[in-house]
Amino acid sequence: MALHTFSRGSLRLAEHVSLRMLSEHVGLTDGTVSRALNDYPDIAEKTRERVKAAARELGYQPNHNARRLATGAAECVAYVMPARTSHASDPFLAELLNGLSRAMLKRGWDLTITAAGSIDDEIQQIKRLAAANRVNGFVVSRTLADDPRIDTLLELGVPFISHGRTRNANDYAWFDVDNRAAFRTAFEHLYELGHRKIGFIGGPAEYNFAQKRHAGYLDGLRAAGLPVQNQWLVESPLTLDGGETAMTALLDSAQPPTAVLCVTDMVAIGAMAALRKRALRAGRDIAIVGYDGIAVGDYTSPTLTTMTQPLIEAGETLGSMLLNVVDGDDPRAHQVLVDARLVQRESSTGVAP
Amino acid sequence: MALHTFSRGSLRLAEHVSLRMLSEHVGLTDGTVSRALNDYPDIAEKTRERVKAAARELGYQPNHNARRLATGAAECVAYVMPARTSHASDPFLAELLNGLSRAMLKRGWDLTITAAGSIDDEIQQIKRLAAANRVNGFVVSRTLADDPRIDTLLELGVPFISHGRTRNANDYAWFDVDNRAAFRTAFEHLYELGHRKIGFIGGPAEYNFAQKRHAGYLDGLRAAGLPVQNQWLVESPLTLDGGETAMTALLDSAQPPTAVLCVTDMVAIGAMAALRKRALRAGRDIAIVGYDGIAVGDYTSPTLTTMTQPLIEAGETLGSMLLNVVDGDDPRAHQVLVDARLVQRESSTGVAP
DNA sequence: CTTGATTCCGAAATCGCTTTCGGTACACTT
DNA sequence: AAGTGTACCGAAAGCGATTTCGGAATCAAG
Repeated sequence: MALHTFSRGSLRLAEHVSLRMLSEHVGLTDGTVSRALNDYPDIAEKTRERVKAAARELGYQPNHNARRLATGAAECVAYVMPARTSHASDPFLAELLNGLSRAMLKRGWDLTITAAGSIDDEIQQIKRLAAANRVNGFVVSRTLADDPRIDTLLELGVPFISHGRTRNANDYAWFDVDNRAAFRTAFEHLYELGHRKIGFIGGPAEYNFAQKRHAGYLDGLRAAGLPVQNQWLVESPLTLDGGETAMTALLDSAQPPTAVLCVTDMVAIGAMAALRKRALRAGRDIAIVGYDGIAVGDYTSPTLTTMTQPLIEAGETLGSMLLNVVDGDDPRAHQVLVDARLVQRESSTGVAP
Repeated sequence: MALHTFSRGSLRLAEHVSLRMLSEHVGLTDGTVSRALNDYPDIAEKTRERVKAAARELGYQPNHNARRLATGAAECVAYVMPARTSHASDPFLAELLNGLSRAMLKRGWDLTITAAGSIDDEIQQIKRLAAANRVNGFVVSRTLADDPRIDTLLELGVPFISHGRTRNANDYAWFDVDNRAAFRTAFEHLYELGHRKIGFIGGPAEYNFAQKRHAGYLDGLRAAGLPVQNQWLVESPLTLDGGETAMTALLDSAQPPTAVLCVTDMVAIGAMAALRKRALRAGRDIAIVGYDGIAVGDYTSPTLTTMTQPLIEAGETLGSMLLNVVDGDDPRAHQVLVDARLVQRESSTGVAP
């Protein structure tokens, strides 16, 4: 109690040096000091140095609220956490946020995040943050094929960047992986191993990446001259349990596939569990390929063949792209597509020699 | 380009209604309108209603920067992401952030996050955010036994809450799991299964939870009247690879243990991989118990026995606890300890009948 | 030595909201 | 009817920065 009162009271008054204090200290007016600190050309070099030195010495930190009010810039971007975010649904959230934050830090900006319970909620959050001029830009991820968030942002005219595309991906800035090519690659991997009965466990169709991965699978079929077999096409939520259920359904079909592409690693791990329960083994009886390249994939039994994305720096890339857009760059000049890479492991090739 | 210019220019001027516009609209002064909206007692009930109705109608949103400047309150708390945060090191980051955000949203506050490369970096971030009066409170997690962040925050007198305790856990607010009791429970589970040679793969000793889990293991030994065998004690980073390496070391010891407690599920999964490479099977040849209750634990082969925490709502709990502290509550009145629960699976009990 | 152009800094307005301080207008006492 | 409250709202001073404008020096040019 006493502790807290102390904390709010004396400390701030004692430690916080305002622009006024600084200006009195150097014997100039606050306006002049402000211009000196912000490198205005109408300040003599000598006084500029003097002011900056004093600022350093006194540990001057401009009050951000005051500055933001005066400039009208929020110096802040927002990340709206997708509804029902969990580690299972977004295995790279930590890396994403880390990178975003680093990019913002370089400029001294803030990153605020806000949760949403539903996609409508996300819209509300976006409007709320945009309305009060609290943020200069947004980051959206886990895009849907038709994403109302993107529509809202475009309508509002707020700068933003998207991690993943939508159906209309021309008019805004985005960073995405070529999911379609990735799944075609994965398909070809299985085809080259000799598989001809190749199934696909897809994700919820509203996700754009799910559609693209599906399309990649179909590309593979077509290129191989194989017909589309609906019995080998299953849709699953992006969970372990979903993968298990979907795989079980495939196994129960009249003529089960000999290989299955899974929309995510989590789904793939679930699928492998389904195999075990039937006393089957991935990579020997049925080949399994996932997508994401999550760490545990190398520690499952058998280890999981997967498509991995170069996402180590994705967060920081996204962040600096967003800053460019906020600065006025044409969003369409910031559209980056990267390729995923196949990582062969036991679940498709069998136990390594 | 054109798009962006539009976005920054006309929109804000057109859509943003300020307090002044609102007050002119209702024919009152801005001060009066402000008091009406903030439920000051010196405003007639009728006018208050009228003002609020008009505010709703015009979609008035107070400019947060202005309000914060005027009130001196940041209406914002910060979460400093631990150094080297990844999904592997913190499997519940998404849930934590989600809950925190929800708690803040209830009050209309913001949650800003900032990354740090090292613990010193974290200190810098804390000081930076606290100095410019940008946040009213902090959330720290992954606490060390001697945590300089906690020291800094106590010194600064800034309200904060900690997810996990430190050595001196008396003077601040925290939320933690009884790690020591959890590992004693886990130990007893193995003991009751008949194991007498029980090893322990611990985490980096600087983490408080790692020390506590170690202590719980020692408690178990003592209660069982078993001696401490240093050859069965290994320390590992909190990674899959670390777990594998540590387990391999245990297997290579003169007399390997018949059961091993692992500091986290990730380490446990790594350990199980080590067993597989020796053609051993967890739950049959050697019992393995993890900690965290991550989802994949139920989908590994064999499935992983673990201690699980009721952390679904932890984020929101942490958030509201922090708000209470910010409001002036005695931090010591907000110290919550919860118990973990044993989830028996195949890695300790063998394949289920 | 005056005029005109530069430098460089002070003064003051502004951003949008909060909050204190008075001051009407009206109802209430006696 | 005069005096004392009370309810309600206007006026104005901040909060701590930024930014425009103007004016006093200083300098160059005629």
